[in-house]
Amino acid sequence: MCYEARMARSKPYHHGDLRHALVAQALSLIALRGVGALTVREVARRAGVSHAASYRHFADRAALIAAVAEEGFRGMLEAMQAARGRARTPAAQFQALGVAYVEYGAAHPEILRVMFSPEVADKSRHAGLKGAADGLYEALIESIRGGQRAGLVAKGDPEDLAFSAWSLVHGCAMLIVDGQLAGESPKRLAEASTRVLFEGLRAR
Amino acid sequence: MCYEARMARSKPYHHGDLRHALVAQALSLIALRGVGALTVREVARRAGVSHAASYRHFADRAALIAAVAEEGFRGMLEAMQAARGRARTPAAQFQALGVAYVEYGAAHPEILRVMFSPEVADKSRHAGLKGAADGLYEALIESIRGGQRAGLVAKGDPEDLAFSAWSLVHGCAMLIVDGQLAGESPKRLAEASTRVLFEGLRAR
DNA sequence: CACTCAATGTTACCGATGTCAACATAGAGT
DNA sequence: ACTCTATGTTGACATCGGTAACATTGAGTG
Repeated sequence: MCYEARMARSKPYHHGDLRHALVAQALSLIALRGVGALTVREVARRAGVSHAASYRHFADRAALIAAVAEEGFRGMLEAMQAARGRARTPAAQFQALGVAYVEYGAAHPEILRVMFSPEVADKSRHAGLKGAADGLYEALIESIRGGQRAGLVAKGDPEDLAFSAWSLVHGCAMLIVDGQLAGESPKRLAEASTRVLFEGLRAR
Repeated sequence: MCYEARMARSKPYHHGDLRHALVAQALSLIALRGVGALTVREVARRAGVSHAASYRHFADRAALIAAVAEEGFRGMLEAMQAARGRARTPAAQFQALGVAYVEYGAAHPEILRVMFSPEVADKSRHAGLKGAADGLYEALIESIRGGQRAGLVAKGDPEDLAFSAWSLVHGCAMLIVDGQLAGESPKRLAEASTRVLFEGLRAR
């Protein structure tokens, strides 16, 4: 297509902020039809751009997926912090964190899957992703430390305890997303599970 | 290739048990190079058969993956039952189940991923897979019921408690497989986590 | 202002893939 | 011996990820 024709449609040769546009389209595509449907070409199509343009911003399909996963980690961390903010007592805050994790996953199943999908399993190859994931883990450890300081959580290596906590909420979210418990309310399951967890971590 | 040439190589036109051969090749391919490397054509190639032959046994790529996942569920259940058999006290048996789950996952990371991969998330479309997955869940619930009968586990809806237990073990395995905790011994992590869980489920 | 250059898009192409349709072969039952 | 059905094979198609060569732009620089 020649320059004049393009201008006639008022479609500039340069997009302006293609990177963000691509991530946005990838996000909505994944949320809509799952990771499997995420195609470099389809994303480019939706952004109104040729398929090769993506490669100016992402090394390959995996890098694009990693960007989406990174968004997911950020969004989840935000949701968790917001939930903690709404809770009053330290104990409630602690549980709110876990429930928020599960609810976020249940609300955005495909995003959760991407966050832990094999395609981006090697997080060391995606610096941004690794940072976001580590941020979430740090928040969890910090919350365990807080619980210990408040005398709510038993003594012990905070990393070990955080790992247990993360395992539980993560597994809970994953099983719900995988439809292993169709029909149950995610919130109820999350609360039941975190209660067990809390009982296990409790200081005595 | 004509018939004579084939006979000269003593390669019969009909394979005999192609279905199993395909699953076996798929399994080893996945274990070796991950789900992403699982290609209908590559599997056929390794089984020494034309690329379209698979479609006489599997509706599509997803069905082949589902068959591998099913094997995974069966293998895991076996490993868990064996581990339970080796433990002496009811409490040890209970923990052994969970540790076996995590260890199986850590030992066969790619298989574990397939078992819960998005490609076969909709288990209702793969009857065999669903059966195998449900079998595992049933075993967990049964073990909770056993714990309750033995007075080891607190009263309450066994399904809820089993869900918590499964969540923890599942999350634990997934996080390990995703390299979220590089360098740690899976067994130690599993034991630490299941201890917390057990504390949480315990009858008081 | 004219010129250059780096960033960003585009088109054209490659090999590989999933899937289907049409054809070939083998073995089991009549 | 003949036929039928299950099982493999070949060949084709659209699509995909990825690369190379070319095009367009806007931001400096003289």
